[in-house]
Amino acid sequence: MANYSKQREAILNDLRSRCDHPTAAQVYEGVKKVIPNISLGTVYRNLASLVESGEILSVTVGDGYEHFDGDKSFHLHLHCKECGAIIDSRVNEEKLKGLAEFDGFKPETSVCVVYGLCKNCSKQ
Amino acid sequence: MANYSKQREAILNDLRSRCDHPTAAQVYEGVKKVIPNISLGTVYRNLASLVESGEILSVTVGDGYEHFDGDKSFHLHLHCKECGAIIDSRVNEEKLKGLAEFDGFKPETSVCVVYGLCKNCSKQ
DNA sequence: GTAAAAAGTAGTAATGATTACTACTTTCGA
DNA sequence: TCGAAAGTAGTAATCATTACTACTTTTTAC
Repeated sequence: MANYSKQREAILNDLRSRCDHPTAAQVYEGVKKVIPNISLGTVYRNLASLVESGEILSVTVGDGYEHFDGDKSFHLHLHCKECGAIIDSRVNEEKLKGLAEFDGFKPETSVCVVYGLCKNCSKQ
Repeated sequence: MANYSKQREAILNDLRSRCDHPTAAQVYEGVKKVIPNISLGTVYRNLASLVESGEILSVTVGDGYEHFDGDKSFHLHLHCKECGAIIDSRVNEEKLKGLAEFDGFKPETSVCVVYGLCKNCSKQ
């Protein structure tokens, strides 16, 4: 396997075992439980290369951090303006087809973020 | 009008007169032609408050910059991995309805980014 | 109209997420 | 088994963005 290292494997495992959308720093905290002296730079480098190779997705919601998602299936990210939560929302992929005009553009992956208020924050 | 200043107006004008998705620094360059001694901090502050008030949209594609969009109508952003271009793609809004499960979440705006290769870059 | 309060600005300094760098270690094909 | 290639830890540097301060403009109340 190319690009193998136990650090890279631990990073991918940590990300896949989560159901949230952690930042690099949060992955770092998680992986430290397995590899205590792992370097933050190693986490950043591996996350970037995992995004590059298409094994994980990068999600930016405009909160100043890059978030990562081990779930590559098509779904929306609901971002609560109030509490900052990022919630997954299933999408009917069949309905999605033919939705947009691509005109020569070759789509590979997509990340959609819907901004609003989550159930808790909107009930105030 | 609340929050009025000629700087804020010039920033909004600059953004609305563009058909691209500029960063704060690019808006700053544009507005300097009208107000030469405007401060970059002023541009950042006004862009943030225009996003906050819903007059413009913030688009993050993961290139390390925050981009701004004066067009609030629903559309996708096609982000070319190769040249970094951000291309608008019209969406059939009727088809979009009923696409996703929101479960109590109150959507306000949404920003969708599709990653891939633009026409020029995929023809290589 | 005018004066004080409120809000905004220019310019600069500070912040902090991310990236770059270097000496060292691990991986892997021959 | 060995050496090149690739990866890592730890630290320093980068740079988009934010915070701060003294000053200016806008707004409000009379």
